[in-house]
Amino acid sequence: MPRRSQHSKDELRQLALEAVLVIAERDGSQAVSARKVAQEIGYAPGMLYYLFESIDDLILHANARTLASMIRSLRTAVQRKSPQRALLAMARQYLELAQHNGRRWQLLFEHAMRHDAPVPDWYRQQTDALFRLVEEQLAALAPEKKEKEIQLAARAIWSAVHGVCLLAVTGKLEVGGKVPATRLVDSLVRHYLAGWVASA
Amino acid sequence: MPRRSQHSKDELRQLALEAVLVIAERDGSQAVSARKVAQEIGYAPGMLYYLFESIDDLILHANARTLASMIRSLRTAVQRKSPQRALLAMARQYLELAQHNGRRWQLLFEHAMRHDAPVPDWYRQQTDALFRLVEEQLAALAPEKKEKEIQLAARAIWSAVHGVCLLAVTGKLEVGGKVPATRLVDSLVRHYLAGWVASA
DNA sequence: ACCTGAACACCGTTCAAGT
DNA sequence: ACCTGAACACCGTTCAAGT
Repeated sequence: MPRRSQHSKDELRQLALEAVLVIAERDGSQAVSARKVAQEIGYAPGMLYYLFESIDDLILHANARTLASMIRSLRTAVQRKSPQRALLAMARQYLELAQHNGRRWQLLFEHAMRHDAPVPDWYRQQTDALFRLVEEQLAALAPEKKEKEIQLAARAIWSAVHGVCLLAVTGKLEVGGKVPATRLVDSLVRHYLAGWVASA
Repeated sequence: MPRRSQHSKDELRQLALEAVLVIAERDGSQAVSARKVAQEIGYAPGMLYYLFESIDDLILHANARTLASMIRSLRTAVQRKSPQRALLAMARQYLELAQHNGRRWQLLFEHAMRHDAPVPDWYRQQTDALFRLVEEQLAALAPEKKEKEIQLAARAIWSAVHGVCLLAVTGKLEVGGKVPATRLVDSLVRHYLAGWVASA
């Protein structure tokens, strides 16, 4: 019946995205649903399909925000440090984000695995921006390496850091000794870089 | 109304677990549901709650099977190889499993992230068995290292391998060049080990 | 003891209908 | 153009009731 139009389409979109993150942080990432998002912003569930293609599309856009703020955070971690120290700082900061913003982070990587559907291009460009930050430091660290080698190493090391953060946050790494996650990240970055730089 | 009792409780449990994996492989990991599992084995949905605590408990048990077969597969990959070659072979085999049994693997790691509930002990022991395989090889590689160091390195390297496999399988690593995932795994294991062994 | 069938409180998504 | 409300086809889970 109604026709509210209090907000523009884009304002509504922003409200919905905000609501996704609020719900994820408040009630857990599993609690995010189209119906709850709609309720949170005071609209009927069907309205969301006028803003987004699907609930997956909605969550993906919300995750893009999280990703963007993560990239900003990593960028500031670099500062004017040497390449090695910058990479170490980035990895630590990534872990810090994973541990501190746990639920937002969970929404990001949980959802990434849903469906076999390929990730849309606009989203891929965001993740590529993250790899580029790593590539920059690797190139500064080893200027003699070819671009291909830099790309490969950036993907190897960052996937590795991601894996450590993932298993650490989901509590799958503790054993009797309870190794602190930051030690794992440090060990990984330090030794991989040492081996990589030394290699022909 | 009925009381069938054609199968023992344990037989029924095995049937249900089998059904979970069949559905995951046939229809995708997202398609696994209590109702579908019940239908697959020809029972009413409610019956499953007489066998398992919840759908999560059911899937966790099915995943334990996948994990066990993965561990067996990694064990055979070791053979009589040198520690370095054994670790490389294990990592490659892990990637191979991830790529070949994609949907089973997806069910395993998707589900691992659901809920904040801690993973039960009987499941943790399974994952620990995997780390122990890695620790064995690291201990053989560097007998002078302390046990603590071995444990830390095993978790670091295996989380890293896991991360590479995860992002590779979910297609988040390709860029223009399309780096083959096995190169990433190789680079990671080789360089990390080189750096680790060389470190004091 | 073993299992059903119906019920409850949820989902995502579509779409005719109202302004 | 913008949004609702109801409907459809799904969920997980519980539990009285039947044998």
